[in-house]
Amino acid sequence: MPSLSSPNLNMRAVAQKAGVSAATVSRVINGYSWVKKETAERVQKVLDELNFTPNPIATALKYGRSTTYGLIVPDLTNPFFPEFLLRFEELLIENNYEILVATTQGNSEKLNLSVRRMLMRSVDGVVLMPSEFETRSIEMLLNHRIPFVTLDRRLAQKNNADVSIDYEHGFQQAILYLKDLGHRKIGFISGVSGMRSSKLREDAFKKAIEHAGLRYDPLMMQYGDFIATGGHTAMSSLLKLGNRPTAVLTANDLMAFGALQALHESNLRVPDEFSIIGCDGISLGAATAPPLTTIAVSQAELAQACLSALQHAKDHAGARGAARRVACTLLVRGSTAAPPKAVKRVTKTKSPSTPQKKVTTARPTRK
Amino acid sequence: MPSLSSPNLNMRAVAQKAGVSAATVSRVINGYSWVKKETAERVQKVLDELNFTPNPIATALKYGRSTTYGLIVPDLTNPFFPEFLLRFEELLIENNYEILVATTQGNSEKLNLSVRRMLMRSVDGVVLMPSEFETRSIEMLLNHRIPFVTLDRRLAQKNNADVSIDYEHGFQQAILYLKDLGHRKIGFISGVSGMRSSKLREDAFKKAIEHAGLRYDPLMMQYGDFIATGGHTAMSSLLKLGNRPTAVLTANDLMAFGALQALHESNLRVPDEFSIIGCDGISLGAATAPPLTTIAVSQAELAQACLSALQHAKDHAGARGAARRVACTLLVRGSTAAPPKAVKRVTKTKSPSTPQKKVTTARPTRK
DNA sequence: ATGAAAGCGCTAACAA
DNA sequence: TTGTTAGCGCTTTCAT
Repeated sequence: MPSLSSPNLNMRAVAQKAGVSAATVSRVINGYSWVKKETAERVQKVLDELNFTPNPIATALKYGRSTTYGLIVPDLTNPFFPEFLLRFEELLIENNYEILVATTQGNSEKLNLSVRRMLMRSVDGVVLMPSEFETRSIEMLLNHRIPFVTLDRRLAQKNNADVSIDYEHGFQQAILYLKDLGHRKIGFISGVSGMRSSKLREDAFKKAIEHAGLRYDPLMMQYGDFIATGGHTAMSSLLKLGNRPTAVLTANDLMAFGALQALHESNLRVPDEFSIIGCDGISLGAATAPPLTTIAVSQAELAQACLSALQHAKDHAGARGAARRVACTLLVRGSTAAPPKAVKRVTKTKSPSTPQKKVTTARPTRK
Repeated sequence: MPSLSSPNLNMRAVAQKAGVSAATVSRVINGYSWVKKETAERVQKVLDELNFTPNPIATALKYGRSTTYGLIVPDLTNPFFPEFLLRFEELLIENNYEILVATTQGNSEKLNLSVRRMLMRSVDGVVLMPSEFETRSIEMLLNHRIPFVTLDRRLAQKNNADVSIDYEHGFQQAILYLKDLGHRKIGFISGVSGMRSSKLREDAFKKAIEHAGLRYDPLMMQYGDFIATGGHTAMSSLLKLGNRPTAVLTANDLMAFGALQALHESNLRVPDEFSIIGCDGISLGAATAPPLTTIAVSQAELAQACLSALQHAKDHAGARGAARRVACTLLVRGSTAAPPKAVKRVTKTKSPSTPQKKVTTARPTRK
C-alpha cells in the first residue's frame, strides 16, 4: 500500500497511465537523467493527478536509505527532549523523512538495544543524546557506517559529527546579569557528579564567575541529578550553608524547578529574597511560580545543526564530521531580582556590562 | 543491512551455513509449517550464533506488515504525551515494533499530513490522540483498513477501537476529598470550550459535585486552553469573583500550573489559603511548589489498553473494536488542604466518605 | 518435510 | 532519450 488515496497504486500503474515505463517514472520523480521535457511533463501530470508518492519501504529495500533518522534520548520526562523532537520533526517532514525515537533512561543496555533497533530499521543517521555513552554502541554505528551526531561530546571522528552547546556565552550573560543586580554570592547546582554534561556546565559556570571578577567558591557548588528531586535536595543543602548564596544557577531547568520548590518550603520568596536561573529554556519554565529565568538553548538551531550534520555526513561519507556550536542566551523571566539588601559598596565595576534589555531575548514574560 | 554484528547478513547466508534453503530458515523463524525438529534445531543454532534477525524492511515490503505503529499526538509540549510515548515504547520494543510519532499542534492540516505519513510507511495501526478530529483523516485510515485507536472519543466502528479515561471516578474521589477537607465552593477550569475532551471532564466534574451533594454553580466554571497560560487567565477570573471558590480543579495539569502561578501572583498561599487539584498526573506535577495534587491517569494502563486494542484489531480484521476504559485516581500531593476558615456549620453529611488514606495513591509526597 | 521460484515496489546498469 | 532486466531480502505457493 504505497500512496494515499487509493490503497493500491504503484509505479507501474503510473507508468501505464502515462504510457511510459516504470523506469522513466522513477527518473522523473528523482529528477535524474535526462528525460525529454515533454515526457517528463506528461508523467508529472499523471503523478499529480494520482497524487502518487513512491512507496518508501520499497525504496528503502532497494536503495539502502530508509529516509528515516533515529533519535536516541536519555529521558522523555525532561521536556527538553520532547521539545527537541518537536523541532526535529518539523525539519524532517519537509524532506519526507521519519523519526525513530528510542529512550535509554541512562541505562547502557537500553542504549545498545536502541542502537540495534536503529540499525535494523536501516536508519540513515542517528542523533545520539544520551548523557553517558558506551563504546559498544558507538562501535556498532561505526561498523555499519551509519552517520551519527552526538550532543556535547566535543568529539568527532569518521561519520560522526558533534553539536555542542555554547554554554560559556549563556553562563556569562547570566552571571553578569546577576552581578549587575547586585549578587555577589552565586551558587551552582550541577548535574550528576562526573558526568560529562555536568562538567561542561560546571566549567562554564566557573569561567563565567571568574570572568565577572567574582571569586569561585567550591562550597557554592552542589551536585544534583538532572531531575527535580536532585535540585530540591541540592538547594536545601545550599540553604544550610552559613554563608549562603543569594542566587543560584542550575545545570538544567528541571533542577531549577526542584530548587524553586525547596525555596518555597523554606519560605524564601523568589525573586525578592532569592534568585534562580535555570538552564535549557524548556517552555514549562514559563509556567512556574514565578516564571523561571533561564539560559535558553535554541532548539530550532539545535535541531537544524543536528540535521545538517547528518546531511553533511551523507554527502561526504567517511569524512570526519565538523563540530558545530549552538548558542544559548539568557532569557529573563521572573525568578531573578536584586538580592534582599542590595550591596551598597560603591560599584567599582563598569556600569551594567550587559544591560538587561540587551540580554533579554525573545519570548515576552507573562507579567 | 539487516542485522547487528555484521553489516551484511541475510537469510540466504544463514540458509547456506545451515545447509538448508532460505525458505526453511524463514519457516523456522516464523514458526510456521512443520519443519523437522532436527532441521529446525540446526537452523536455530546458526540463527543464534549469527545473532540474525530478518530485515524488517524486506518483510514489510513482502508481507505488508511493517511492525510499526503510528502515534499521533496533539502536542509534545504537554508532558502527558511524552509520558505516554515512553510507556508505549516500553511495550512495543518487547515485540520488536517501532513507533512513528507525529504531532498535530491542533492543526487539521497537520493531522492529515500525519495520517498520510503513517499510511506511506505502512504502519500496522495508529493511536490517535489529537483533541479534535477531522473526518477526512479518519476516512483515510478507514479506506486503507488500518486499525486505529482513539482516545476519549467514546466511539468505535470497524477497525477502530476507543480507549477512554474514566474521569467520573477520579473526579468523584477528588471532590469528596475536598468536601471532607471542608471545601464547599469548588471551581473548575475546563479546556477549550466546545472541545469534546473538555466536555468529558466538565461533565465528570458536574456529576461529582452533585454526587457529593454540593451545588453546581456555573459561575465557578471557566474555560481555559489546556496550556498553562489559559489556566493562569482562568484562575485570575475566578479570583475576581465576589463569592470565590476555595478550591479549584483543572482539566489538566498544565492549566493547574498556570493556576498555581496566578495564585502566587495574587499572594494566595497554596494550600493554606487555596487548594488546587490538577488532572493527568504528569510527573512534573511533583515538582511544582507546592507539589500538585492531581487526578492521575495510569499511563501504563493507557498504553496497554491502546496496544491491546490494536492487537485485537489485527487478529479480528474488520471487526468493530471494543471500547476500553482506563481508571484514574486521586493522587494527593501538596496543593490541597482545609480551606482557610474551616466551615463551622455542623456537618450533616456522613463522616469522611473517602478517608484520605484510602484515597492517596502510590507515589509518596516529598514532604 | 523441504526446495525452487515468483514477486512485493522500486532503482540502476545495460541495451536499444 | 527511453525501455528492459535484474535484484534488494523476505515470504509463500507450488512442486517434489
